[in-house]
Amino acid sequence: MSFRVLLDEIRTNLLQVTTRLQIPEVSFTLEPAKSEFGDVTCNIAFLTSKHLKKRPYDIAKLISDEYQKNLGTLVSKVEPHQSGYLNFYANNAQLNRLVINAAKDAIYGMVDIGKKSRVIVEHTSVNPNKALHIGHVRNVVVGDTIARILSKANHDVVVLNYVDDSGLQVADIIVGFKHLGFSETPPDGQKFDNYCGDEVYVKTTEQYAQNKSLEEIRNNILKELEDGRSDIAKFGKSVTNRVLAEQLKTCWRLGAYYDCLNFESEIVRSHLWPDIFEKLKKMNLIKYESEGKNAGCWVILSQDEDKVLVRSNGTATYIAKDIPYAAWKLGLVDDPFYYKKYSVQKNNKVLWQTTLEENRDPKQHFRSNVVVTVIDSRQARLQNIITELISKFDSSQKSYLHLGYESVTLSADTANVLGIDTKGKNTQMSGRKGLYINADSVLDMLEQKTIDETKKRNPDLSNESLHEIASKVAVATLRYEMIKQDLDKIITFDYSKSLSLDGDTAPYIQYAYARAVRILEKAQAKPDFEASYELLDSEYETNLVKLIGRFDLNVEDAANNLSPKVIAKYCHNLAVTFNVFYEHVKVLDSENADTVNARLCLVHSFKSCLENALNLLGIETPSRM
RNA sequence: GGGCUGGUAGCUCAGCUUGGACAGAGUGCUGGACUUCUAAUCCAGUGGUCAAGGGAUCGAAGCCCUUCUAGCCCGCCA
Repeated sequence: MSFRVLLDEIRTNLLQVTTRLQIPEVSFTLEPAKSEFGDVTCNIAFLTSKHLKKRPYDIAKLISDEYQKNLGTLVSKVEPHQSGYLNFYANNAQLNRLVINAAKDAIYGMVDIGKKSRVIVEHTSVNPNKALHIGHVRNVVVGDTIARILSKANHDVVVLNYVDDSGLQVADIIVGFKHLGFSETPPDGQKFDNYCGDEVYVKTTEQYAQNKSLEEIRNNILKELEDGRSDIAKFGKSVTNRVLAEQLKTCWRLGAYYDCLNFESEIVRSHLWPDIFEKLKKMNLIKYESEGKNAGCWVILSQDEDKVLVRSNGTATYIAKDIPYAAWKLGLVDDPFYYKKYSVQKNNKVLWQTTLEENRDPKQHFRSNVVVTVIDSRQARLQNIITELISKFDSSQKSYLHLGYESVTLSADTANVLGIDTKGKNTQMSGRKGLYINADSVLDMLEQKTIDETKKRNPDLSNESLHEIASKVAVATLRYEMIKQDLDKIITFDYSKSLSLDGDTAPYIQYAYARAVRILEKAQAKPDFEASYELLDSEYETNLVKLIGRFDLNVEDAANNLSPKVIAKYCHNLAVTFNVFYEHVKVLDSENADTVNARLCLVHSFKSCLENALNLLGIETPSRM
């Protein structure tokens, strides 16, 4: 129960009023108002103005006079505004009680959009030949946040991570290990994924320019990888598994968790592709080209340019691996996989992996009618082709959705630090060239910065507490930077600007939380929720209550639009409103015991609501910092 | 050449889906507030022909069209 109750009450009463006044039915909107215009605002007068041949203000006046006769329980005043809006003022005491009591509950903010229906969210899907850089982090964080938001909207969410362990990039590092003499053990202390990406991959790809014979070696390795039985394939599997294990450490450090790892090598080796291939032929969705530039190839018939699916030498292209996977996710083909436990994650969820070998672990069901795939928007064209093909392949309720996002680039200054002169322009990162910022290194820097700051304010804290706080703040800062803006905005990473802890950042929000915790700690008694809520009557208090009350409206918005930033903005807004309250209202020094208690209730509900909302962003809440 | 996405304050961005009340934050800059529930904070000031032009509308940052501009994508690579 929340602000929504107020909206519902007004809608019901307004409908009665308009019926009585014989105002035609129109689909008016009721929405939270800016504070100087009451609490809820309605545009009905604009919509009916033409039909009634009256000025909007006169209609608003008419309606408000009628509404005023019977205000209901949650409204204290209705007013027409000169502009034509109809403004409603809440009965604060009633609303305070309602919101503050609701917000302390853990399920607060839940909205039932999903009705428990399943949604697959696939994200991360980093090639297992390198460590995560900050571009990958955007994918992980967007995907993980979307998964959390959809769960809050009562979807049954399954999170998949696709491991492309049979691609060219893996072949590259095998060339490095087997033909260029790179040691299989990284130098002391270096993570294996860093070593593979920074050393083996970068230096091996450098060699191709000078040594053309290496490319042929690589192509042979690629073929052996796809076959799966060779020694090279086994070696590849062991290397990619080692890289994957290290990548997952970074993902878990970021607070992202998964349900299942899907390996491309297994999709390739299953019968999925030949099955789909035959079906596509029968349905005339693909075509064999006997002449032209694609002679000898099977191509996808698309509104766009035709896309080669099977090369003239009979091998499948990249997109031909994605189609069976998409079909598998949507349950359009029989499931050829067995499942085994990969590990139990920090959040106590089991992480499964696919396997083609029969085993004793129970069969899992990780498929769904709705699939959201998080991939950067550079791949939009290919993803559209897949979406189009799937919709022709199965015209039922299946929905394959590409959630795209813009890339993370480096500022000119930061590129300079890495030794590249970009002439003052931002630049795309490149794994191949070694031009990227490692994710763990950013977290390490943020942790160090946080430790320095926290020590200044809390000299008495133990080392252990300091590190725990630093970890929470560092992860939060990076995650927040990755989702606070829209998905279609390029993020420019800059060492000095992106590591800030002031202003519109996660630490600002976490700091508000810590302040609330301290008030509750220092209070003489726990809040008693049978409180005198009418005492919370300053704008600092009522503004905070009303914002807390809007949590579920924001969850709904974020879930419907797959927009994580909505929740980020909400959390920031909540923190701002609390900080203003904090500076102007002294909770523990209030005039009398009843006021202290009422305010403690508010602080408690704020804390609970913020924790709840931050949880959707994968941001944890330190009680001191 | 074709396709996708962006262009709002010096800088980074909200607002656009669902048109309506003086276009909002952060940051920067100028000044102010810690013997007080943590100043990672707060308060005040500064700063905008909403890229340009046209159109439909009583009304446009928002909708439609055109243009300019920036980025990305257009391989029998993945």
